Amino acid sequence: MARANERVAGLLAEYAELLAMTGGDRFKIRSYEKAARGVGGYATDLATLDEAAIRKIPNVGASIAGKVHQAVQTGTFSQLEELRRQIPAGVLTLMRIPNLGPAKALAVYRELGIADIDALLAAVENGDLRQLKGFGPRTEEVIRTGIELVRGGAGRVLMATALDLAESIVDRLAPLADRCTYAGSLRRGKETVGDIDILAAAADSGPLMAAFVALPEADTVLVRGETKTSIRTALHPAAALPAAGAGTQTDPDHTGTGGASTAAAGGASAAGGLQIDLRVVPQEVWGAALQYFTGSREHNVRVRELAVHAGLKLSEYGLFHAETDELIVAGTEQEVYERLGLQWIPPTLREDLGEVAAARAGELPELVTVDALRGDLHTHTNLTDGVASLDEMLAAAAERGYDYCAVTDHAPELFMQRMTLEKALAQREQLAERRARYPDMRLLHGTELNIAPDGSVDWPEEVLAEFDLCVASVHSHFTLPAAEQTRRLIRACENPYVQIIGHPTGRLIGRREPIDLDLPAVFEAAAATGTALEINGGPDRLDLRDEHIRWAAERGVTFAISSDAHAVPQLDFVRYATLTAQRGWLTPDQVLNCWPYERVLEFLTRPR
DNA sequence: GCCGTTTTCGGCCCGACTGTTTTCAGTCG
Repeated sequence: MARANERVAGLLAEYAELLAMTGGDRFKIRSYEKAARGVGGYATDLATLDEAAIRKIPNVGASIAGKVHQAVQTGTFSQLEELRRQIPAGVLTLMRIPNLGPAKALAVYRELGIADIDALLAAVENGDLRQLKGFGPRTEEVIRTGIELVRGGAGRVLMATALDLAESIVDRLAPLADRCTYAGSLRRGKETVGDIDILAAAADSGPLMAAFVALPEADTVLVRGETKTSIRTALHPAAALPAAGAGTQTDPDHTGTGGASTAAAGGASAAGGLQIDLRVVPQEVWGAALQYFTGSREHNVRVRELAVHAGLKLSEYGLFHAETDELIVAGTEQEVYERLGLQWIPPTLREDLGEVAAARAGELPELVTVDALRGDLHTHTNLTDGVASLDEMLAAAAERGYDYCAVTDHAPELFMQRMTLEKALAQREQLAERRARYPDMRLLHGTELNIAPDGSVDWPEEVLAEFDLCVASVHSHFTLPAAEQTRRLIRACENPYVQIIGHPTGRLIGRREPIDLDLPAVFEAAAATGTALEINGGPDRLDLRDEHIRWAAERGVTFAISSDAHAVPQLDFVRYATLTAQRGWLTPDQVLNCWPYERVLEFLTRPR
């Protein structure tokens, strides 16, 4: 169930953006951004806190605590409403466009009255933009391509955002139904979804439909029917945040400013204007309907083909004899697949990418699950850009039942994090002191290194050798030519102290393209050197992505499913990474952090 | 607006890059 934290964090981030546009003091702006992160990353649900307790949240002082309290009670706070009156919500959406920040967004609004992306594109096309001071031909081009990038995910929202919303709605509808769940691309674990499909089984659809259109999320009712009703959520930046009950999205590159705000209004992360369909079917056809509405279309075509060849007919109403129209099965998905001679196919595989043939041969992989994870190998603390202390992170990891946990704060070359060797060594001491407190969880001292353009990383060899674990990631120079990027990553793989490559392509869904890479070459290097590739669970990263995981797996690569958590609730990000890993057909044996500690240790310490 | 075994006031993460400039503003990481 969604916590108040994410919603309020979104309001604070939105307020920070509006302040930035209206020329507020930059330190004040930063305070609200930091407070948003503190609130979103706070482990306790705000709804259970009084104002004094709210005051204890990191980066929340007396002033913001009052606003947070008001927001928890009323859903907003007065200063935010004041600014919302001055600047239309659409202006904030302009800031989704890369390289278009608060100053330029305000300029196009004030000078040209532009308050949405369509109008901005039109202004680019007819040359209006060029009249503006500070807008030259190059800026025009940057905005044009930026709009294309944002439009690439037109109307789509991040899986985490959709999952949070879908689960929350299912929770509220379930008491009125015999069964209720979400289906569609969300159930298949796709990284973004264009709409949410909710399926319910009930004898009488009336109460369900009534409750559905009465949801506070239902801004517009698009269709109102007996079996299908569609609503659309409000087009408001703070309508929802990513991170499915798991804290606000961290800054994309652990950078402090800018990130928290883009999480609120940014890219595919907001759920504003999202269509949600509710379909109600009789309990007897639940399985057939769920199979049908889960898709994908391509998968269903393949399965129905199989049915036709067997003299059968499959629809959302059941599996029938083609000739007699006699119903064979419809109650559960298992029965439907089984009667067609197939293993039950996990939703994350239903893309017509070979799963039907595999199911027929009884050769579906035993997919990795969240329960199979024994540890997390990429986490941060407030020593760098996390919002939780070492103790809070360790306690939360232990709470999850992990057998091991690596703390991997940033390294010095990411200058704004102000990491030093002294700080790293002090943290290692602290970690050593805590070992006795966690007899059932091994504590690994790691670091997240930065891969320089030439493929080198922070710190000399003798320092690297003393870490239990080195993750190495690209945090800069995203636009090098493919040959250079490829060489850069291969060199990182070849570094004997680097055991995991973090978020290998550096993409941010809807906001930044992946770096240009010869992926097969990198995968081969990773396999040859025994360097694991990360599946980063950050909702807007999911990097590596599904199809690339499969390519890499075919080449024998080992993977790490990581949260990259910068706050306690974000440890849950492994959920999204695991769905992505399933879409890459991974089994626990291919995932480093599904292994027992002894085997992980062997992997980390073997001579290379 | 927040925060403090380097400050209860005076700092705040800050350097690089790029495009539009002619000395800088905006944006990003």
